Amino acid sequence: MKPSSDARPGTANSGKRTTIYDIAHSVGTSPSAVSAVLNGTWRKRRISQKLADRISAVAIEQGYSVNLQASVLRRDRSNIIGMVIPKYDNRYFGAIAEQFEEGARQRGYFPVITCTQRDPELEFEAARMLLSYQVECLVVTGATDPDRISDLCHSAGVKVINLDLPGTKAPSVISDNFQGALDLTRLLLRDWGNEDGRSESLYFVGGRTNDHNTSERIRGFLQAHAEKGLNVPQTNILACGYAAQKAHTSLAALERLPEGIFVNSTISLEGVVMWLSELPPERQQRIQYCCFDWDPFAALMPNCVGMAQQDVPALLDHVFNLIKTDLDSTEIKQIACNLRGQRPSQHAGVAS
Amino acid sequence: MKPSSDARPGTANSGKRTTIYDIAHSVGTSPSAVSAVLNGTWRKRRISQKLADRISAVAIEQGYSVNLQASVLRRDRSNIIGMVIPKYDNRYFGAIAEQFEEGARQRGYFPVITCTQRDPELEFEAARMLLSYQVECLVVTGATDPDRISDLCHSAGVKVINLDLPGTKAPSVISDNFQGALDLTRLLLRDWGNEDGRSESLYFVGGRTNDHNTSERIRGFLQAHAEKGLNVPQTNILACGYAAQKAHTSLAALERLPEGIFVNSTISLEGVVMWLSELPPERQQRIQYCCFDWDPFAALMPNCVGMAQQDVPALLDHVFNLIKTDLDSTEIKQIACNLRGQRPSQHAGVAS
DNA sequence: CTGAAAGCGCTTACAG
DNA sequence: CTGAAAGCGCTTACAG
Repeated sequence: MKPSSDARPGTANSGKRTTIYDIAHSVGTSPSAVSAVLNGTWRKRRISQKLADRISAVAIEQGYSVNLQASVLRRDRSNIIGMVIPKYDNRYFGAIAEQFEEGARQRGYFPVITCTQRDPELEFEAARMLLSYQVECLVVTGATDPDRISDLCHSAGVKVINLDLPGTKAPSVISDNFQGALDLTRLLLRDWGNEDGRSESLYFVGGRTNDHNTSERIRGFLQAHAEKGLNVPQTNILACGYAAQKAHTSLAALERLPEGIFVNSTISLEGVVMWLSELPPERQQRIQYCCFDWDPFAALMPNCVGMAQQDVPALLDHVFNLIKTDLDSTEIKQIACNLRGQRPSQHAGVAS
Repeated sequence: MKPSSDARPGTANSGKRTTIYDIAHSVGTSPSAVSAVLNGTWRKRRISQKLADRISAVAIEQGYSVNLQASVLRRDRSNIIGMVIPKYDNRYFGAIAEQFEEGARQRGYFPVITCTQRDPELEFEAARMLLSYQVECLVVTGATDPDRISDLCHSAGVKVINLDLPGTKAPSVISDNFQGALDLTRLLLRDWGNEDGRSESLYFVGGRTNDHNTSERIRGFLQAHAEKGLNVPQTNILACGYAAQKAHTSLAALERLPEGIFVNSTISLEGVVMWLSELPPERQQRIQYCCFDWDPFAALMPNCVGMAQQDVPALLDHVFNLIKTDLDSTEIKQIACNLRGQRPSQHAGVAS
């Protein structure tokens, strides 16, 4: 027998949280009945409406909330789905986190997101932690070593999906980086080529060449040049990492000013814009850029020719479909980006 | 007795996760010993080094990870701390979420954040959900009705702290909105007044007058005008809500163009910048603005006179101190903002 | 229409 | 040096 709680009805019971035993005791019924009423299965247990009402009333009165640790432990399913994400504080990952939570809740899951600061060790530890929380499925976003996490999940029998960066041991949903970069570079080359007959190529700034997304974007960048018969010298590819400062430093080290820049992310773009703002105004305005990523303010900067916005709703739609599906593939699904010009004709895309 | 697991060592055991019983069985010892070894209390239980090593090896081999639902259920403390936050996808809340997670992990907590889209019902439900997860403490960020959530937490015996927006039933940590707005308005009035002898006042755009932060900022805005002997007509306060579109519409409806605008958040600023970009260039450049919030790109826009950056590290420092402290006050702690001019002299503040 | 009982996986006194 | 046992709060067959 459980010790009877010393809670006074309608009052916080000193320290201890109300349990179904407390409620059963107050109402004068069994914990089983309370449990059935509280999670809606009481009809099929043919509990009387009257008893159900009494129980519900007391539960509210005592501020009862179920202990999910206990509930999840007992049930076979946890309903928890996890996400590992590198950052929150830019528009792209912020939108992913936000829409992942929303979509998860809509589908009856409890989402738990962990931010891992692009640290491979932290990514792995976070995944392990989420497994300890009995997630039913783990979405791994932008991970440095997704396959290691996939192995971990498989050995725990937990479904895993790669988002943004592909892996080889789980299905992946990523943006079409090649096509997006191709379109974006075409845009920049067109504007840039029209001014006069220069045959110099553009610069590519940011990211790392061994990162899948960066290398795909470089491929698109080169392809757009090839289409115009332009050859890009190796020295025009400044894959200097992701830090804003690195982009700034790399550009500042150039002997001649570039005329056009393909920026690999808004993080790098911060460095580029910083560098631009330090140039004399007459030089500033000659330098156009585009950016593979979306930021509403960056899009309205005077030198911005266009941005490639990753289609977060479509990416997540696919992720949720994969979660539902039981089939275990290692397919890579590519989602097209939205190309956005400097001045959107209407207010489309301004978040409200 | 537990049924012996049919896991083959080194292999995923079909579906079922490895438990301490499985490990005990493999090693030929008791679950208690396994538990003690796995959570580091084995020394004081005087378990032999040899047994401890065997257990650790098998745990790794079988890919064991503790079931935290079970562990938390049994222990008195959950180590989980929760946060309710309105948005991820802007710099301010993104930084709060990210640094909250980092700080929590550093201090040995497991952080769980829920994003509630500024929906009061969702805020309350999210808080209830986090209580069900046995959070030890709940940080409520920018909530519409923080006191309702405070009541809920108190009745569950869970500590609660308000961040960004103050409440009356729990300690609050907020930015010094009055002083920040005063400084920011002074900056705008100074630049703006120098051009010629206009005595017209500035416009205030965004937010809601019944929201504490907005009303404090309006107070600072008015005070800065009063210092200059300027009177602000009611019609210059466009507290039109938080949506970007609203700011856009309100400005578009004005009969005369404003000369200077105090923008209440980066969300509203998106609408303002949108509206600006649609004006003819010669009119655009006459309109200066400042913004209470920080965004690296917005700060570099040509018309931006200054931004007030909320001091996220300092805000969170205070929050974590309050979590440690047991004393239960309803004190409101105000944290100064950093005022940032249009062109930072160095690269300070560019996130890396 | 309803309750007693088992058990989810763990931790922690307690008893050797 | 180590194990048996109780119990965290719940859910769910099972037996009336």
